[in-house]
Amino acid sequence: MTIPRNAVSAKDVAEAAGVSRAAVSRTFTPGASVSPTTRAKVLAAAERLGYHVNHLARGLITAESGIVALIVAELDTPFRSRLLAALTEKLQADGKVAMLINTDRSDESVKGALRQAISYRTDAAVVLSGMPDPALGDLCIRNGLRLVLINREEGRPGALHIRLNDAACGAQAFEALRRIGCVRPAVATSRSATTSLRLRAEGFAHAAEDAGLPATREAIGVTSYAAGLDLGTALLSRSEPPDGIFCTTDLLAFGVLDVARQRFGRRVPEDLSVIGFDDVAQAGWDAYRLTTFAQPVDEISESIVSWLDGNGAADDLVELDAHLVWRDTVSMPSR
Amino acid sequence: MTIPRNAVSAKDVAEAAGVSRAAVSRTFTPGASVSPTTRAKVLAAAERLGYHVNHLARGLITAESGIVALIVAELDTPFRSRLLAALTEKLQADGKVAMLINTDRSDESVKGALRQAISYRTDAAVVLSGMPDPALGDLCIRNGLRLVLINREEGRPGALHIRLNDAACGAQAFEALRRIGCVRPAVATSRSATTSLRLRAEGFAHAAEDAGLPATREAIGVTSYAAGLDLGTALLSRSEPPDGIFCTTDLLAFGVLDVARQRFGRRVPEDLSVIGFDDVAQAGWDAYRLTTFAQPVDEISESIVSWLDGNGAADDLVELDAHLVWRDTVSMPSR
DNA sequence: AACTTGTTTGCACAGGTGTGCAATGCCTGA
DNA sequence: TCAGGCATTGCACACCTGTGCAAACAAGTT
Repeated sequence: MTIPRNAVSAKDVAEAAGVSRAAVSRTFTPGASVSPTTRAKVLAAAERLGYHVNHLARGLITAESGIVALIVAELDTPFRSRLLAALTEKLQADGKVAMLINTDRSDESVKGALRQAISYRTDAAVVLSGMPDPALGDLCIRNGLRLVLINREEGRPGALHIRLNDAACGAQAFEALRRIGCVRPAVATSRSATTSLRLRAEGFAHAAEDAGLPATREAIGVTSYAAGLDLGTALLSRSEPPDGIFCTTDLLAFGVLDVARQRFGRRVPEDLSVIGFDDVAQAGWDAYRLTTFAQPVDEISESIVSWLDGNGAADDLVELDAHLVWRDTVSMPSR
Repeated sequence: MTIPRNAVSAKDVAEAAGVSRAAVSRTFTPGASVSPTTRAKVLAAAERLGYHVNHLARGLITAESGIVALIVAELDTPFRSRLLAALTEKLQADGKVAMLINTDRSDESVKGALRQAISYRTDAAVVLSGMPDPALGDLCIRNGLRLVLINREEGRPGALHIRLNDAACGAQAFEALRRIGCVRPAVATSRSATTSLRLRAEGFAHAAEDAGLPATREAIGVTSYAAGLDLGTALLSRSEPPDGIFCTTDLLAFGVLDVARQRFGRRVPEDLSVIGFDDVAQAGWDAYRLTTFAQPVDEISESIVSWLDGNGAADDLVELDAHLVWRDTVSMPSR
C-alpha cells in the first residue's frame, strides 16, 4: 500500500509558482536553461513550501546517487574514527554524502555490507576493514559501483588502492632505535594482523637483521589496548628484556607503556624506548607523549575524493608516506 | 543525459527467468504471493546475474527509504564515536542503514545537514550535536521525517527526546567527594556548554551549596583534552586549590589529571580526587583509572531504534540513568 | 460436468525526477 | 514588415520498483 508521506514534490512547487514541472526541475539543475523570472518564481515557491529535490528519484535518472558507502569495523577506535571524520568531511565538501556500514571482522558481515551498498546504488564503496573474498569485488563492478581499498594488499583491477610505506616505516623505526643505542630491539603486534601491520613488523625485523641485531617478535590478541598490556608483560618478562619496542599501532603502544611503567618500573625513555603507529590524539597527551608515525589522514581522504571525481581511469594505486613524529618516548638523537 | 550504469534490474531477472517482472518484485517482497516454483526460478536467475533490489526506487514507492541520518559534530571524539558505533550497529540489526552527516558547531552547518537528510528522504534524523534553530524542526516534520534529539533541552512535540539524569549525577558526584572528606570541591566544564553539561555542573554546584561547601566553578574553552589542561592549571593555581574536582566530561578529566600529576605534583587520589563523565575507553586505561559516570550507550541506541519501529505515537521522552563507575581517582568510601 | 473456492500471474499505474524534442515567444537586422 | 536566430518552455518518455485488479488456473465439491 502506498503510504502518503506528503513530502513536497516538484509538482507542488510547479502549481504554486504557475509554471511547468520541468521548469522546477531545471531551476535546480545546474546549467539548465531557465529564464531569471521563472527561476525567481520557482525559488520563491520552493522556499515557501519547503521543497527539497528528492535525491532518490534523481539518482534513479542520473545513475549517480551521490552516496558513498564507508565499510568499517571497530569504528569506535581512535584511528578509525579520525579517518572516518576526515573522510566524511571531504566527501561532504565535494557534494557527496556518506553511508556508514558497520561490520565485524567476519567475511559474512562484509559481504552483507557490500550488498547493502549495492542495494542503495552507492556510487562507490570505501573498505576500511578487511575484504577477504575476491568474488565480492566482481559483484561490485558488475553492479557498477567503484571500489576503494585502504591498506589492503589484494590487487583488484579498476579499484583504487591506497597504501602506506609501511615496510619503510618499520625500517625507519629500527633505525631510530639503533641510533640512540638500543641493542635489544623488539616488535610488538597483534595476532589478527592485517597486511599493513605485517609489513610494518617485517620492515622492522628485516632492518634489524641486516644490522646484526635480530629483533624479538611478539604477537598477541587483537589490536587493542588490552593486547598492548599483554604484549608488554610478555616482552618485559623475558630473561633478556628489550630496550626498544616498536608497536605496530598506538593502541598497543599505550598498553605497553602503561605496563612497563607501572608494573615493571621502567622509566621511559631512559630505560626503554617505545615507538607507535597512527598518531592518534592520545599520543599527544601528557600521559604518553608517544613518538609515533603519523598517518596522512587528510591526504588519504583527498586522494579518494579526487579519484571519485575523476573518471576512474586514472592510476589506481596511491602510495602515501607516514612520517615520524618525535615526542618523548624516544630520546632525541641530536646529541 | 542518462548514463547507463548497467546495474542489474528486475526486468533483466524477469527475462532471464522467463517470468513477469511482477513475479520478481513479489519474490523479494516479504509476504507476497508467489508459487514456490517461480520463486525458485527467480532466485536462481537473481543469484546468477547478481541482482539486488534498488532501494532508491523502492523508497520512491513505499515512502520509507530505510535510511536514518545521524547528524554529529566532532565524531572523532571518544564518546561520540562510541555512541555512533552502537547506534549504527542497532540500526543495521533492525534492517535500517545509517547516513552519516558531519557538522561543525555552526547553525548553518546543521541546517545544511538537515536539508541533506530531507533531500534523501531519510526516515528519521538523529541529532547528536546542537540544533539551535527551532524553525528547522518544523522543516523536518513538514517533510515527514522524524526527529530524535539526544541530550537536548529544546522541547519539540512529535520528536523523541533522550535525556540523562545529568543533574542527579552532578549531585551524586558531589556526594561521593564529600563522603571521602573533600572540603574544597570544584567543578570543571567547558565554555561551549551544551544543556547536559550545564545540568551536570549545576547539579554539582547546588548539592555543594546545600551542603554548605560552595564549589569553585571554572569554565574554559571547548570540550577537549587541551581545555582540561587549562582547567587543571587554573584550578590548581588558585590560592586555595580544590581537593576534589568533578569534570563534566572524561576528556576534560584526563587533562586535569595529567596537569595535576605532572605539573603540580599532586598524587591521585591521596591529594586530589577527580570524577569524570562518559566512561570512554581511555577511562579504563591504567594511566588514568578514572572514576566516572557511564552513559548507557546501548540503551540509548535501543530506545531510538524501538521508537523508530513504533508508529511514533508512543511517549516522546525517554529518561535514562548514567551510573557511577568506581575506579582509582577517588578513594573508595568503604572504610 | 458444472460450480465454487483459493492461489498464482500479468497488466498497468503511480511515485518524483532529468532531459530530448518540438513548439513558442522575443528580439535583431534588413 | 518579414525572416532569421536564439532563449525559453511544455510535453512526454525513461528510470525501477510495489501493488490493486482482473484474468487464468488448479483443486475440490455437488
